[in-house]
Formats: sequence, C-alpha cells, structure tokens
Amino acid sequence: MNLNFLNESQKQAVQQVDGPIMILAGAGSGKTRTLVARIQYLLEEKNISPYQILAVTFSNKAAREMRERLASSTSFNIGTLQVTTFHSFCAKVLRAESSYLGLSKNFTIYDDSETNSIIKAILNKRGISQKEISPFMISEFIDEVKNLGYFQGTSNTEEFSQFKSETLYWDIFLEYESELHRSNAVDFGGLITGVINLFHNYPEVLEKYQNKFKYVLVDEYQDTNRAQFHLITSIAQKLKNITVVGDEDQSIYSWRGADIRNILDFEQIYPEAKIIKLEQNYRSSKKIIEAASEVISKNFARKGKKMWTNNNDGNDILVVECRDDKSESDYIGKRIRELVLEGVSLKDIAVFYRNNSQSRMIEDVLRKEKFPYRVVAGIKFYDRKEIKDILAYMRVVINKKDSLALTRIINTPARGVGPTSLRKLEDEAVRLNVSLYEIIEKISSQPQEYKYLNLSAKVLSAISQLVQLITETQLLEQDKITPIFSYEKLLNESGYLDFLKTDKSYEGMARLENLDELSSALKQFEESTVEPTLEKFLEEITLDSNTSQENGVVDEISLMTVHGSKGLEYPYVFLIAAEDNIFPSYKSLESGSSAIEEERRLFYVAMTRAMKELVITFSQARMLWGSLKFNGPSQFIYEIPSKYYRWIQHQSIGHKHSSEKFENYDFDQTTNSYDDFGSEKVYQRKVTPSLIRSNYPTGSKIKHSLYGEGTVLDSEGSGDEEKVTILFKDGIRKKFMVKFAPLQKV
DNA sequence: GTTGCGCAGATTTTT
DNA sequence: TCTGCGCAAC
Repeated sequence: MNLNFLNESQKQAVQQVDGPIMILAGAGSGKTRTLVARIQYLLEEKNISPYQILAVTFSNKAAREMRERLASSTSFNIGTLQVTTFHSFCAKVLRAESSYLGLSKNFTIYDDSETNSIIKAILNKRGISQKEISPFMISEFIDEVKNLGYFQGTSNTEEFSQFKSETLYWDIFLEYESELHRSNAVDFGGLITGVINLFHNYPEVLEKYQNKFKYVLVDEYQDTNRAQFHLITSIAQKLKNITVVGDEDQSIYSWRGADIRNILDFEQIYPEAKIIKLEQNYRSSKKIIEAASEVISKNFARKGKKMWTNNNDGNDILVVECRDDKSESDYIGKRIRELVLEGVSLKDIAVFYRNNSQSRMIEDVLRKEKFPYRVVAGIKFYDRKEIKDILAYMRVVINKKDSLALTRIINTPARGVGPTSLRKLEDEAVRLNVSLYEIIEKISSQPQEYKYLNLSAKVLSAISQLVQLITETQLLEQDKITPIFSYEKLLNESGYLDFLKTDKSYEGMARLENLDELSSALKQFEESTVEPTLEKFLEEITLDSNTSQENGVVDEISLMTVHGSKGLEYPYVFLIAAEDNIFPSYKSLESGSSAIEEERRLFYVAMTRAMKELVITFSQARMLWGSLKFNGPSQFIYEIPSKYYRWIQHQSIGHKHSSEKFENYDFDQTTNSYDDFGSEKVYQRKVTPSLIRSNYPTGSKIKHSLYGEGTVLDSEGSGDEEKVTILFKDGIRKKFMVKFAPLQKV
C-alpha cells in the first residue's frame, strides 16, 4: 500500500499497528484521511479481517463519511466492518444479548422528549409540582449519572455515593429506570450503560467481544464521556490495540458529558501508549492558522499542539465593527454580494453564530438579496408532532410494552378515550401488574369480564378496533411484509390521515407534507436496507435524526451554529455577533474560567473552519431580551494579535473599541448613513439618536458614593431607562438605575 | 379539546 | 421583548 500521500506523522499513525495509540489531530490536519488509511493498512498489509475491526465515532455523519471513504479506497468488502456510532453499536450489542439483561430484543429507544414525558409522569404521580423540581433538572441528573457510567449491577456503586445522597433525585432516578424497564425501553445513555452492565456482570460475553474485535478505533475522542471510555477500554482490555483520535482544543461538548479526563488519563492507563501529534494544517491560510493558534494558546487545559501550515499567508482576517445588528447583517449581505461578483460560489460561504436566534437577521438579509441559503440543524424533523404520532403507532406494533407510545396514540385521533377512561385502564394495569396494552387486549377480547370498570360502549369499541389494527400490523411485520405497507395501513385505518385531512389550515397542510416526507424516508430506507423492517426503521431514525440532506450539492450559503460547524470547512466564513455576553456567552462569563476555556475552544473551532477568508463581525448596540445592549467586542477578538486582522467599521459610531465610542460621540449628528463603504443603502432603522446613548458604557470606571469605585460590567437601556451592572473593588456586584444611583464617572 | 392567561426564562444539542 | 409552558376555564 502506497503511503506517499501522507506526511511523516500521519504515516506513523498508520503504521504503528499494535498497542495503545493516542493521535492528537489538530484542526484540518487530515485526521479522517489518516484514520481511513490506517484501517486500510490493517486490512491490506496486516491481513486483519474486516470483522475484527471496530471503529466508533460520535456522529452518524462522521461514521458515514468514514465508511464512504473506505469503500472508495479499498477493494475489501467492508460490509462486515463495524464503522458506527457508540449508540448504534451498543444498540446492536444489546439486541444481540438482550436476554442477559431482562430486555427483549425488540426494545424501544427513547429519545429526550420521551424521556421527559416519563419524568413528568413520575413527578406527577408523586404529587411534585414542576415548579418545585423541574423535569429538566431530573433529566440533567439522570444524564450525569449515566454519562459517568452508572449501571445497576453488583459494583461501581461507591463512585456514585454523592448522587445517592441526593435521595429524592436518586429515588426518582430509580423509579425512572424501572419504568423504562417495564416498557422494554432504553434511553440514549442507557444504551451505553446497558452494555457496560452486561460486560461487567457477564465476563464471558465481554470476552466474546474482546476476542472478536482485535482492533478498536475511536474518533472524536475528546467528545467521549466517561461511560463510553469504560466501554471501549473494556473491549480493548485484552489486546490493548486501541487507537483514539481527538483534539482537546476542539472539545466543545463538556456540557453533554464529554470528559477531558479521557484524554488526560489515557497515558496513565496505558503507560506504553504512543502519542502522535498531527500538527500540519492543510486547510487554512497561514494567517488564519496562526491567529487561531494564538487564541487557543490562552487555554490552560490542553496538552499543547503547535499547528503550522505550508499554505499561503492569505488575506487578513476582517474584524467588522457594526453599528447594530441591522447594520451587521447589512454588512454580511454586502460582502457576500461582493464575493459573488468575484465569482465565489455560494456553497463556499458559511455564516456561523453562537446562538440559533442569531440566524434570523441573516436569513432576512439573504432572503432580501435573493441568495439561496440553508439553515443547518434547526428543528428536527422527527420531533414534529404528526411524525411522532405515527411513529408511536409503529412503536406499539414493535413493542407492546411501550406504554408511553400507547398513551400517545390511544386517543389520537380522538376516539373517545379521554383522560378518565385512560386513568381507569392505567389503574387496572397497575392493579393486575400488566402493561397497558395487555389490559386493552384483555378487555377487547373479553369485555364482559371487565364490566366493573364501567367503560362506555364507545370506549370499548375504540380500544378493540385499536387492538385489532395493532395485531394485524404485527402479523405483517412478522411476515416481513414491507414497512411501507404497514405504515400506510396504520395511517389509514387508525383514522389519523382522515383526521389530518380535516384540518385545512396552513399548518394542517404542512403536516400532511411532513407525512409525505416520512413516507419517502421510509421508501429510501427500504431501498437501502437488506432486510427492511419497521423495527430497524425505528432504530435508524431515533439514532440518526439527520434527514439525509446532501451537503455541497446545491449551491447555497450555509448557516449554522458554531457547534454545528465542527468537522466542516468553508473557503469563506463569517462569524457573527462576536460580542461579550454572546460569545463567550453570559453564562460562561458568570461561571468561570473552565467555561470560558470551552467558549474559547468553540471560537477556535469557528476560526479554523475557514480556508481563505475569515470575517468576524460584532455590533456596538444590539436589541436583546427587550432592551438595547452594548456588549462590546468579544474578548477573544482581542486575543488575536492585531497583525493578523484588519479592523473595519461599518455604519458604526465612534471609533474602535466600543467601550470608548459612546462617550465622545455626538449622536445628534448621526442621522442617516454611516456606510464607510459607499453603499447606496440608507440606514433605516428607527433608533432615535438619544436612545442609543449610553452614559456608562461597558468597561468604564465609575464611583458610587456608597460602594466606592467600580467597573461597568453591563449596560442596558438608555436615557432615563438606563441600567448598569457594576462590579465594585471588593467584588460586590450591583445593578442600578442610572437615573437614581449616585454615580460619578471617574 | 381548545383557548387564554400568567409567568419564567432566554446557550450550545453529535446520540 | 418574545416564546413556551402549565394550568384553569370554556
């Protein structure tokens, strides 16, 4: 196998076959290329069979990409090669070994919203109002416990004593777990912990997998949580042929449980580990790479890599100071227009923002300019009500114990089984210790035996019709009739389709269209799957929410959050709203340095997506949460040495760093256009000049007659409405109405 | 079932 | 300022 297309460290990463290896791969360093070459090398040069290799990544997107690249670069049959996500790998193991854990192999996978319903139901049952304990807090708690790898087994309990001391939460957690178990369901975290549990309690099962997978590779290692770490290290324990690839500087999901210890501990667990750094960047211009390196070097929590590139210097980074959000989007529109005139295609342009809400103003301007664009992510297709409804039908067909799905559909569309009847059925199920479905099954086959429940004739006929529909569809599934047939049967005979058709509103039409889209997803699934079943379809869509939209085929501008941009690259990148309190977020500013470091990594990720041109914009004034905010430029902008950027002002007021600007500027003169680029566009937003004035801009020093000297942290509103947050010398933080507070400028 | 009021809260979201 | 929600009332 010819490895000449690789550089020296990449070659090393490919040829170092045995033993533990940690590859620290910087942004744009050819990580996937190396990983693919490594697998190819194992297959072609070391005669490893495809089924002996396990390659796990975090996202389906990454797994798909790796699979495709492998398929095109090797002649081996990679069908048996496991290139999957953690979650689908675990689902597969759990289905294969379900009997060990008292699950049946057709278990349902609950996503976050289903999980949330379970929690709400538990709180409700316990008479705890959601104001006392928010379901969100419980789900955070559960996530945390599972991310750390808790399982209900014989050991690993001491580690979790701090959680157990939260007795109420722990209690709810246990009830939640048994509720899931009763429903023959597993949540996302439970997929991982379930396998850990299995391996821990049944060493013979673990050994089977240890022998099977001679080589284990983990991609995006910086994003793994503790549970996933336990999982892969236990599989690799015997042969220790484990390769992890990651970049601590791109770790941006710690709030989802990603644990930096996984990188730091690796060498401790495997003292013999080889550490290989991929530091040459092939993606970006020199200026971009050097600037990004400077920014990330401010972090302490890192192993330290020094990125470099042979690429050209390239253009200066542009830092654009705008008057407000309106003029910021105006600038973006204008710059994109220029790029297009230069012949740049739209698919080479991306706009990144810290928060989803910031996409709107960009969308507005792009629509106005008639540039096609695509907002990546947004609302998940499968989260829509109508989709969830019909999927719930499918879930009941596959897994009768899925009572959550059953309660969802039992009266959807309305068939007269209201809350009272449902309550009766549920109570009866509890009394007889059977599932909800079993109850309605029993009642519909022998209604006279359940006369004491006093169910109306309407209810009786409704549930027996539902049971009949489910039973018939189950038979179809058993006979391996194509899923689309079952889907249409459910849709028609449940009355759901007719129900939707009665809704003539715009939303109603959209719902029907969404169902069409679902059915084409089903068709596509049938075509691409060897033995398509409803069961497989359900798993695929819960574990892969991606609605298979192609990337780079259509010529349109991409809009996404910075998080969403990870792993992608674009020649022209705009990073907007780069202001303190937004990026870094106000929450991270409140919570301290490790949170700021994560924001800095995020900023680094954003910068390193850009190949040729990076434009960072911010606004002096921005409408946020009901009042005008003067946030000032992101502190990260100041971490870029000025030799790498050109500072531009667009319709802006005053000069440079906005903390100074509002003081010395005569706003009454600033009526219309401040376009220093000579655009014909006239500044239109009606902000009366007096409204924009801030007497105490962020960063300015003041003196308070009671508290002494301090610094303005935040300023909102203006004129008589102006409020400022001040941090005093002794660390006290206070908020004042400027109108009343005894403040003095220093 | 649907409407409407009041109130909190308002990052990021690979699975 | 805007939205999403839980809950109460029709």
